[in-house]
Amino acid sequence: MAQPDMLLVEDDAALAELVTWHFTREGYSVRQTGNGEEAMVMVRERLPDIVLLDWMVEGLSGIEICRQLRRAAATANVPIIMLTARGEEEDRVRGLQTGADDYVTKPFSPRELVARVAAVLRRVRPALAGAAITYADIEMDIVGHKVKRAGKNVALGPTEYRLLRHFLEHPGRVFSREHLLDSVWGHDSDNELRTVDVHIRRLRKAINDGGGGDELPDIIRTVRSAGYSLDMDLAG
Amino acid sequence: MAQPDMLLVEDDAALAELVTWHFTREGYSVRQTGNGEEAMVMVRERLPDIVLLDWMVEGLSGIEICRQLRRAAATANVPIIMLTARGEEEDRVRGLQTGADDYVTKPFSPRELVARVAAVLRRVRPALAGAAITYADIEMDIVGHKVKRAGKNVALGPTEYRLLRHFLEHPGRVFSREHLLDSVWGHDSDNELRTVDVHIRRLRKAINDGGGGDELPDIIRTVRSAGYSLDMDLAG
DNA sequence: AGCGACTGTCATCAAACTGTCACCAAAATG
DNA sequence: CATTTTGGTGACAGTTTGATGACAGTCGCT
Repeated sequence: MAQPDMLLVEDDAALAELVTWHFTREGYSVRQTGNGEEAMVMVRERLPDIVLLDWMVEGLSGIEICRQLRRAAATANVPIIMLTARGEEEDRVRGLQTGADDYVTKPFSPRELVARVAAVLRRVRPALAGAAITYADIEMDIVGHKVKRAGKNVALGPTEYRLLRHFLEHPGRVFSREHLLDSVWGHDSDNELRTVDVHIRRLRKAINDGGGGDELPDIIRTVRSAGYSLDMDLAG
Repeated sequence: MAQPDMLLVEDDAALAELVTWHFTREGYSVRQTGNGEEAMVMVRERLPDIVLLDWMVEGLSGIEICRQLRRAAATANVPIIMLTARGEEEDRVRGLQTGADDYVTKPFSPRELVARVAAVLRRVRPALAGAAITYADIEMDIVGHKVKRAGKNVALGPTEYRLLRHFLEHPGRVFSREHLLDSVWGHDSDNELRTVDVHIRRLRKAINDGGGGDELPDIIRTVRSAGYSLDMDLAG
């Protein structure tokens, strides 16, 4: 999930556009509405990774949306950030008690809002905020020890995992077998150089197999007489 | 842990007393210091459940304390709320990026601060705020010490309960046996690593058995050579 | 003391993972 | 084109790792 999915519930069109622009630029996918009931529909359509919620919207009030989201098991863990007018302390307290994860006071600077959202995401879904490494259509969730290719989970053995991680941390770079033995197996490893080949094969097999016998493009490039590299560029 | 343990780092004596008074009244146990280095010592003495951190304190600056806490594995997950003077937006953004969980702008109302702290605790350590924790079809009622899977009550021994609770507080994350022994059994435990396996099995048996011999999907994932995690995502 | 629930450790079994080889295919080399 | 070099592949035996069932010790309660 390289692109966090944000739902923005805000009826001030100008503000909504500003916020949308900023988060789109940050790599978020943003859906927006100014109506509370519509917001609930959109949540059901697709579960957002985070909800920005204006306190005063038509249809359902912010507090009501918040409560409904928290009540349903499916949406209970979706982080919510409230947007409140300045000084409405009552509302803020009530909002936090209702289950909002954070609030931001208008007027806010876009930069601050972005930092806030990132902070909440980092906490709730580390994979969405830096604890994950991404390259092309590969995604590695470090804390969860999980790997996805084109959205599908990929099962890797420990060594293949470490190998892929090494590549992901230096994408595009070519590594010799010696170097890989050193950094993936450990400085004291006295394995055959060809052992690397075998694990490269295993990694390829695991990561290029798209489920039903399909073949995804090979993302590991063999550089003759030099080594291997992670590379999505097929021609070239 | 009915009584959350708070560390207050604030050098304005009057303010410190005010805050202490309020949180004590709310049932917190509050330790206080006005010096940054002393704060680090106090953290090491006993791990607080939450840190309130004035941005400007003697000894070590707030940002430095924050960074040091985040760096050490033992303290990386302790929630931190910064107290900043009004309008220092730069600092706030920087603070959030450094890893603070939230900030409150002076002057603040005690009531708001209490709500903020409660919100952060609810998020990071739901157990301390009395709420229930939910993940997939598992439900843990902290105050009632009860667990449900798919709506049905599940009987757990004390250790299995703590183990599951730890997983629920960090869903999706992989924990090594060492880490689990540390955080579920206690820092001073000198048990065999394999003890964890056994309790994982007991937890699995209890939680995957759907009553009449039915088998619910295993929600605990074994990650070879790494540890275990709570994970509902079977295919992907 | 007796009972029952809970714990920690072991020995054993099964499965997953690893490293090496021999052999084949492809690419360079002359 | 023949030869040499380099990488791909399938098989295999050894090793590591996790799952499991059994068992004895501990604790709290009656």
